[in-house]
Amino acid sequence: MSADDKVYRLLNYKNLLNRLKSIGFVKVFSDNLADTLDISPSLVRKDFREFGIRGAQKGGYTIETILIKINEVLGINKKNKIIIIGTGRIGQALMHFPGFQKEGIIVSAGFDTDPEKINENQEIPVYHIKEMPEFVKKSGIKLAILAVPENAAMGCLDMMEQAGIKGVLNFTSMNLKSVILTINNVNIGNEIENLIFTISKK
Amino acid sequence: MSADDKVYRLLNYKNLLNRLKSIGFVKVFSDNLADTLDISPSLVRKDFREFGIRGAQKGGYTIETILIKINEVLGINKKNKIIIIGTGRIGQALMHFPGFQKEGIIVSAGFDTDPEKINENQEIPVYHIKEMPEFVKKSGIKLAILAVPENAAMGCLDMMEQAGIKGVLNFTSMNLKSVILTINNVNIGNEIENLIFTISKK
DNA sequence: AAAAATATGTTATGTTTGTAACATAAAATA
DNA sequence: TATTTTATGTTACAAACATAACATATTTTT
Repeated sequence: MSADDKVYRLLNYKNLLNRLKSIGFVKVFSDNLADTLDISPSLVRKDFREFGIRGAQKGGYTIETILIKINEVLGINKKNKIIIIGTGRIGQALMHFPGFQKEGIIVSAGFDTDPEKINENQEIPVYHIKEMPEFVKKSGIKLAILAVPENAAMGCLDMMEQAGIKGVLNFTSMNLKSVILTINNVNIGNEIENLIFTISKK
Repeated sequence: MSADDKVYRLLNYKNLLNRLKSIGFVKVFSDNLADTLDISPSLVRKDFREFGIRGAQKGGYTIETILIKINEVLGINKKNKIIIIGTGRIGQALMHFPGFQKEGIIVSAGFDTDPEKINENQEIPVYHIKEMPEFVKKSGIKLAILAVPENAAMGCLDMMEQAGIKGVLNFTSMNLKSVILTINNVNIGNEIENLIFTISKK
């Protein structure tokens, strides 16, 4: 959790700058960003310098310039298609997550084993999981969100590796690991427990 | 993201050890944990030593001993009640999140502004948001999950601060910050984008 | 019973990372 | 036009952190 701390910081810059832009701001100072994001101004400047973003010695940085550069660095200009494996409550919620559209992320399909959940005739179709590998190859899918019950997680991971998926966002409480594909674990239970620990310490 | 990296590591130990215990394991070596969690064996030993967990010079560590100590350190032996603010798709999913029960986390109520969502006669009642402060005080709630639309986030934060909430798990795409209460931001969009960046780099 | 093997306990090291501080340049002001 | 102010650009520093390596102790083997 250290090499991509910087990536998260960039994403925070991006989100904040988009917000500032949308309310009409054009320029921004390192102090503004630092205050809001709880980091030091020097770190902001250092980050920007690393990506060749230069500001005016007194006038701060131009928001649009930073945004273009950050998107360039992150390489998130093109659309990205994802699938969602497991269409329970969490899976369903993520299928309609409002934040995705905004970032050019398109949920192409859901997959499940439960016949009740399967329905090919809706905005985002839900297929049986056994059709996943073919769908992935046909549609060139590289990303999946895993939202199945804990005991199904490992099996799904195997399937995804076989199917040629490159990256998985794992909402399962299993801490998954793979040498073939990249996994990003989001453990909601851990997040709550971490919070409990933090407030109990105070 | 460095002071509580250790807390997350402890939680990972805990989850893994509970799993090992449930399949009948009694002892564990630092190597086992290190391999699965992608860290070095020395770090595992160092962590354990810090909490006074001692193993046998050849026989490894006793799982039960570690678990007792970790729970002691984390202070998560008692039940914790939480509320969920915003009962849209994400909020609903979290109300029934299976991982909570297991960890002694009880969802006491949901809150919303939409009259359609409000229903006091169900397993987990959903009240109007304006009743939140009183409910919090009456029930001694310290924790909240925030799952409202982005534009409502700030207003809710104010309310929670006033009501005496101590910790918030924020699923909004707004990066929230407060000097009064502790906030843990979970930005799903950022998690996906970070994943996209990682796989595009390879 | 002695020796070898193995896993813990501990220390030292190197790297990473964020911040503080300073130098620089541009703009505003007098 | 000279001076002052202000925010960037850059360097040096300090702290945190994980790993490697080594020392120690216990068990197993011969």
